[in-house]
Amino acid sequence: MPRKKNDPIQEQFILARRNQILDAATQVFATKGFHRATTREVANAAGIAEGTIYNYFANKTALLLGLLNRINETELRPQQYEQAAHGDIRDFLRAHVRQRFEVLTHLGFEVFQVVLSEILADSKLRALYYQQVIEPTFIIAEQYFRRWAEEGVIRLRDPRLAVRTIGGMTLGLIILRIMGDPDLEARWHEVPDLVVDLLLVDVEPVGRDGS
Amino acid sequence: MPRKKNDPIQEQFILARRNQILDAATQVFATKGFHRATTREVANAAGIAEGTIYNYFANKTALLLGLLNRINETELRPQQYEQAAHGDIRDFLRAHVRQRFEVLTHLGFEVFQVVLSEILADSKLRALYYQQVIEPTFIIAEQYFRRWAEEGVIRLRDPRLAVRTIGGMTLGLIILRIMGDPDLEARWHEVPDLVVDLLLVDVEPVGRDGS
Amino acid sequence: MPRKKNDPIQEQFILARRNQILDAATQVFATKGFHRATTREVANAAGIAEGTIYNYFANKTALLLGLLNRINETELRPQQYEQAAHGDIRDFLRAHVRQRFEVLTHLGFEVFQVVLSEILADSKLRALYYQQVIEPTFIIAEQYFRRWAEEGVIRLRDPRLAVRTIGGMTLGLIILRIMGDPDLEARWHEVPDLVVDLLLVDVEPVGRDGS
Amino acid sequence: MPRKKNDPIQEQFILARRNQILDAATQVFATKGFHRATTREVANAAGIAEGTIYNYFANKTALLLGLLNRINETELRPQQYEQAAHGDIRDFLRAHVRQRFEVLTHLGFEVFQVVLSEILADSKLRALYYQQVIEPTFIIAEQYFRRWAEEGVIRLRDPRLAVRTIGGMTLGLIILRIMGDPDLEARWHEVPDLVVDLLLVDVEPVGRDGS
DNA sequence: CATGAATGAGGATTCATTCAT
DNA sequence: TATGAATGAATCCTCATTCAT
Repeated sequence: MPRKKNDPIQEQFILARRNQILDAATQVFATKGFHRATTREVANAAGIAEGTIYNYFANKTALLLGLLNRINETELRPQQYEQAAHGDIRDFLRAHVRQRFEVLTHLGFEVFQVVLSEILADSKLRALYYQQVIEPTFIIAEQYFRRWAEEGVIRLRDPRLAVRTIGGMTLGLIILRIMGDPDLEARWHEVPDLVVDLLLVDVEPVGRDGS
Repeated sequence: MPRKKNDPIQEQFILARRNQILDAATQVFATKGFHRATTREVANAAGIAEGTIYNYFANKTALLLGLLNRINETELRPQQYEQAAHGDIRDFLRAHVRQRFEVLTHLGFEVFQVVLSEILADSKLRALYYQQVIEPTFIIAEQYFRRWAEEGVIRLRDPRLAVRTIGGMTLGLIILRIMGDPDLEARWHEVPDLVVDLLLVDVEPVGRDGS
Repeated sequence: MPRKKNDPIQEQFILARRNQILDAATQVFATKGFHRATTREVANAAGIAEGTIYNYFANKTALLLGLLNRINETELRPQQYEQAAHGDIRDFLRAHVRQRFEVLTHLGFEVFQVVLSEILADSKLRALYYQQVIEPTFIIAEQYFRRWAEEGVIRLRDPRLAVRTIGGMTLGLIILRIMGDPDLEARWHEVPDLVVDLLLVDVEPVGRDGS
Repeated sequence: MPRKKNDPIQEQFILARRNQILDAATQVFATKGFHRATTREVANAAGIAEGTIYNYFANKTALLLGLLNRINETELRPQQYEQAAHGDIRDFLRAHVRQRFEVLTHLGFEVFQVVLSEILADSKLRALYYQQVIEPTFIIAEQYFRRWAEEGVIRLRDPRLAVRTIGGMTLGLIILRIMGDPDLEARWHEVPDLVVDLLLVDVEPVGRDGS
């Protein structure tokens, strides 16, 4: 592990190397699965020696945690919900969900494939992911839903389950796409709006059929 | 492998033994993950010797395929859609989806957890599962949606994506529950109706706001 | 193991079953090698159940010893050397060696292939085979050679090595044939006389070019 | 497997390690037989870890092929037959055969014991050995015999079978010695000349008793 | 005696991890 | 820091052998 502290150039280098390894790990894990993939394959894919991995990660599992952290950082990047009150809520949500999907596309489905697989296999990782990613997202989303409901923008019956339904739908669609569904692959750009439409029907925006 | 052919009692015995092993495998795999679990642990859980497993399954992977087949058999059991025309479509669908969820509960979430995890990790298994379970289900569902649309029972915009959205939602909710979401666990009995409601909003039953 | 003692019909049956198993073992062992062959394969080849083998042989190794005993019985069947003195020694030896080769052909090369292979691999079996088959043969042959020499039929320089040379030649030719040499296979019937000719040259029959 | 290419020192090291392992394998296989010997025993005998074997050989069978290749290299090393024309053919052949026997002694009987045993057990290895070692040797020997016959040095009846007889004799004597024959062991140094004498009798050098 | 399912010891092989260079 | 050879624990699987039916 690097020792010189606070050398910004060193830091940059280390970070770059870590990312280089994580990129390689993502590809290899996505292709062969975490357990079937060997550290040698990851090293080869990264163009480095096997031992070098251990200068940047404590062990193989740490590679997985590294991927999970990448998702964390990207997913939980604070969003600007402030403008929610202004303008049409449907437009706002469309923009918001589209952005999330773009982030997803940017990260690559492979990362999710790899992380989800291990999450389902490992109860500790499962708990970790739920606490670090899922739950915070749900809490934030719930807050906004409640606020909108209080502000009378939407009529909301059950924010708890609503949020989980939306989240589940997103998650499920991602998995179906990972599984190779050709329709979802071809029309993936339509999916965000589809989700929002269903979402808004569910939450029944006030005034839709009102007046 | 047992050889005496066409002895129905023998067949029953073999089937029972196979199920005994698959039950044990489900528990062990769900707890430790497929790869971290050892055949010895499965044997211990089943109360048999390690070698006995190999009298009934070719290898460890075959255990996984055995679990997948169990899902196949249960999931693809032909349903009685015939009554669809009669009575209220909402009631029919509610009953249908509820039944599917009961089947799921009966199979146990562990099976899905195990199978899904490996499906995400193994591209061959992924293709197999998609072709054997997902696609057939989608095709059947699409047919019914189209028929209902033709019969004027519902107004349907996009059966392809609609079916995938519903399927994805179901899948995603299952995964969120597997991940330990306490709300979904506590109110799992409400979920089927929730799904149907969203589903029916999407497909817009004719005459909902009509008259 | 059979218990009724001295029942000749039983004995015959037991013997037949043993031979049935040994025949199967010979074929299977010759094809796959002793260690690679499984008792299940032997049982299948013999058309019996795996367990039945153990009613007639203590274990897998005993099958090998059974094959070795078969060779013993056939090889060491007392020969009629008595006529040696009378008639031409070359004719006598030709007849004798031809008979040995016929015995060999009758037993089948497979048996030798199997037994020799294990003999080379296992020092205990090696010693056993040497003491039970090779050495007695050599001793008998030596005796005859010496007697012939004393009787003035042949002029013999070194009976010890001569006998070993002849024996080695026979053994080596068998092995070359087992290895699939096409010439030896095609002209195997010429081989006995060839051996005898070399043999007689070596021992230099008195009067060959004498007087 | 070591990868740095074209580093001659590295190459030497790798070769040395391979030989170290093959030497250990020879001893262990000769003592317990190929199948009864474990890779652990080979590793212990070589003074390395079990896994290290697999850095140099693909699997246990590859160790055997390594031994066979050693024989190949030594056996097929081009010999200097050129001097054949000059000098006495008997002297030349004596020198030649003696040299072959010395090579054999140098390689060690154990290697032959091990390789021959498996050759007899495995039809693929058998074919390989015949094609790579036996047949080439026979072809070369035949060529020399024919040339000598044409040059009138010897009178040759049947080069094909003659060569096989000589080869078989050599092979058989080796096996008898491996089997522990005390006479052959004690007088092994006499054996080459013995073989040559028989050989030359068979091919009947022109002018032996001629004129 | 015949059967063949159950057994479990044994062994080849893999691969994450270490560490001397 | 980078390397990659060495390590050896861990595990899937085979198969000779047993024994209840």
